[in-house]
Amino acid sequence: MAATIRLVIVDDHPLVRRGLCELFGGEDDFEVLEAVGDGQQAVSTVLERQPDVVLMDISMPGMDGIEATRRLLAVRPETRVVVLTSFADHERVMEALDSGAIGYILKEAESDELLRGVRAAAAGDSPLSPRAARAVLTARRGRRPFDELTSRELDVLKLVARGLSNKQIAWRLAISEKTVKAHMTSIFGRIGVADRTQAALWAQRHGVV
Amino acid sequence: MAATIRLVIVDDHPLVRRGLCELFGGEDDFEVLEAVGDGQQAVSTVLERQPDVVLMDISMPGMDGIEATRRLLAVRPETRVVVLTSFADHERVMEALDSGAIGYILKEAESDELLRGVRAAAAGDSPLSPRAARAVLTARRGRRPFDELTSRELDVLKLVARGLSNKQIAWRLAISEKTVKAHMTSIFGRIGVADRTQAALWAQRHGVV
DNA sequence: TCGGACATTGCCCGGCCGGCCGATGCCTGC
DNA sequence: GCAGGCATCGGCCGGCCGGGCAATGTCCGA
Repeated sequence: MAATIRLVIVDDHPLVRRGLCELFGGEDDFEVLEAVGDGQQAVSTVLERQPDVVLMDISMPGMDGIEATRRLLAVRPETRVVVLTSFADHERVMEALDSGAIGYILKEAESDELLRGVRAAAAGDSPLSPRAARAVLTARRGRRPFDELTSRELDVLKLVARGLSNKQIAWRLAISEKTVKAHMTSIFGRIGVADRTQAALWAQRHGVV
Repeated sequence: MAATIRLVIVDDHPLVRRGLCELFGGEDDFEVLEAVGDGQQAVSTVLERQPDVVLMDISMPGMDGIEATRRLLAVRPETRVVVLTSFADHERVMEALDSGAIGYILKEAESDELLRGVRAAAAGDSPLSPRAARAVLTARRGRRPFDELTSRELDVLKLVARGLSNKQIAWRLAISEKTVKAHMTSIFGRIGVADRTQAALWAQRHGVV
């Protein structure tokens, strides 16, 4: 690792950007090229500055981090994207990694964990925060352990989380209302709630948009 | 303003703490005494270090910023607490100010707005982010325009947002189920939703814990 | 090939939800 | 004092929700 690690930071909060700039700017082996505030700028900045690693926030107004990661890797696949987000986005770990992010670090992480994670990413490893890693493992391992949702159930849950009734969901997915109810019953069991309202709240808390 | 402004920072995210430390540490007229991560530490640190201003995050695990502000002002009323939070906590502006916070700044704010705000607070003025200020004004002005919730409706909504049924809410508030339903109907009209699930989601999105 | 998970649907039914009409008592501002 | 908002309740009712029991076809891994 002769050269420094060239870094681009993407986060919509000026405060977080500053924190990250200071953190990495204070290390010898890092060079912060730029810190931008949205997905659009992220893509163009990466093309322009050619960083080794991009630290990418998930939840941003406009283009979110997942979409930005997708587009960015479409035009510059060798970029190592490390997703940076809060625990509330837990359910989007998979989505982010499926978009091509190499790793995942929680915002709640301590400074040294962040540094370790980005260094690992630069070296081609996958940094995964403990809690995130656990989510990935339980989702990937074996078949579904018997919790976690099927993709169809996720479809239904997303609509519940937008306040739709069974009838509306049925119409939207072009299936019968009875099928929706069947999925609902299954969802309740899997995520451990009693009714649609609790399910909707669960979904929103876990970042199922 | 001969002396520097002595500042204590309270936020559960190490990253945000660092950002704030760097921001204020780089200014001549500020002195960052300490940056802590939860409400408990906030109270004891303030007693020990006697700051002029406390920058207080609202949403934290354990004791939240509102409760911490209350306790802190109970033991040291001359402290100027500036609440620092994200737009999602919109509905808690009033609650925070009622707890005795002198002002309110959004995390999305730019650096100079933050500096201005804390300087204003130190001088005894009330910094209010534009969006927050608007919320305060619309809540204070006139009677209730005809939206906004009554305090009893808020009680009900909070329980809905925790996934309780009408029956459970009735029991919890020691009123009849019919009354709960009456409040529900009123709530739906005021916040513009169709059913309890949408109301619960609305509540969660607007920071009604 | 066979078991098992998944997606789909039907019928039935008790219970919860939300709306409509009406009623009472309490405050508060005009 | 009187209008108007608020909180509290009742009855009634149609419709939505969620559970139980049962069935079909598909797909995939052991």
